[in-house]
Amino acid sequence: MLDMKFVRDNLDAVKEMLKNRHNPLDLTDFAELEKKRRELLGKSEELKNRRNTVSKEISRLKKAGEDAAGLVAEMRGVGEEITSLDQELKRTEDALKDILLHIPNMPKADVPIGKDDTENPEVRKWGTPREFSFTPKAHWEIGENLDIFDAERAAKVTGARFTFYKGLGARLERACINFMMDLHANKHGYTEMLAPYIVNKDSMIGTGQLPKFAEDMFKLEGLDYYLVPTAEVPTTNYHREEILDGAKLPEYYSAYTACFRAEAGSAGRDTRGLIRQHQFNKVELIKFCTPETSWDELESMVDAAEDVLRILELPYHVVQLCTGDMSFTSAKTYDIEVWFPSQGKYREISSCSNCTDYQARRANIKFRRAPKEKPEFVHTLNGSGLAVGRTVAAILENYQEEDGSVRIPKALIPYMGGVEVIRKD
RNA sequence: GGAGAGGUGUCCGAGUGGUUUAAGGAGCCGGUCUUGAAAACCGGUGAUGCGGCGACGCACCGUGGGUUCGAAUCCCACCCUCUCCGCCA
Repeated sequence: MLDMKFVRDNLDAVKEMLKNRHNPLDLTDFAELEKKRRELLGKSEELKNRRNTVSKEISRLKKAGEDAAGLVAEMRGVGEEITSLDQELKRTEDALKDILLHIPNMPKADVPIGKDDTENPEVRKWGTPREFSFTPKAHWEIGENLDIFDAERAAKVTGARFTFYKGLGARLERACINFMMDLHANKHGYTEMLAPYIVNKDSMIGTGQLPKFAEDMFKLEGLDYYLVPTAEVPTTNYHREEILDGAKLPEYYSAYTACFRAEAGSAGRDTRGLIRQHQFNKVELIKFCTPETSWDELESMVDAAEDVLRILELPYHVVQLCTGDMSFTSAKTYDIEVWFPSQGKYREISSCSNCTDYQARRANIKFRRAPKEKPEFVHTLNGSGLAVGRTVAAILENYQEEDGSVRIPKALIPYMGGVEVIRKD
């Protein structure tokens, strides 16, 4: 959420930002509501001041055995007026809050303006896509041949966009999770977390999934509980409504969770394979830091995510998202895209964002530089380190052999119990 | 799921309608004393948000409503924690 005063004082810049993000939100009423809020608040507080003063006077009179009926009668009217002002004030504040919750974060000044993912500039490239002496197969085809995935039975058991992993396929997914968690904990300094897969509404508002993206979430019937779409939600909300010790920042957390997304509006896209599932595994990186360090922290977070691909020797490139493609809460985002030989292109496998103070303001997460100092909002960052299903898919495609077998990347062999190749038995 | 207890400032904890601008204690800061420290004593010390250029004002005792001239205190609903019982991985 943006600061209300910031929006008031920079209304044109905010409107310009909405245009650059291709967000149709209408801010016509904002200025008027904001002014109305202050007027109502001023009037209400003035009356409350009078009520407080007179109430003390009534107390004094009654103790002295004197008559206070006149004042009591007068205050009854004042009380009614306060009630009516406060109701109007609440309606106004609710309307303002609703607008604020629908305004996305301000992109950093250097974020390129563009309409969609076709306008994301490439930042750097690592590795060279392998030359195949045969036509590389898609990962779902490899997986079916090796009998390590079963989408058909998953469709029976649940529905579309779910998968069973089987045998060494399941083992490979788990190996990737463990490898990533170990790497981030041991090499990159992240504190490992195992978080709830279900969160409440306040958490979903805190990180920006609600109220705007309700249709993308799975909600538990009859409860204000939601399945997490990413570990960013429970892990960032871990510190909701807290004032952190500035001396302990930055704080790094890594969390593996299954992630659940309704994928409303993506019908027909990536219907086969592991790319787009209603349930998928992801290792997420989260940082809480001071405002002056967050841009550097973003760079080192991306590097930690890239490190996974470098060690797995999977070719990738990094793109910076333009204004039209950037997520709601982000001020600056890098996507890491890994090479998929069957598609002949790079596909997203990680998204790393600096949300600056946007989530911190929604979730009320602050820090104090030193005792007695005024609390300030932290900056929050999140990034995939990495999407696990897509990593498995990329391994299958990049490490496939002509005979249908798949070699296991060196770093994963210990996590596979020594298995070096998955082949049809 | 059933029964009970409870949620008050950094912490413990008192407070059942009106100087509560929340008692008392711990902690913390300063001082006296001391070679130094401890102890003792004296003094100081709640936090956060909102409005205002500011003096200042308003709000905040789990959350949201209500009663009242006035609510930490009374009423209603909800949330959370703990204990016991039941069930259970």
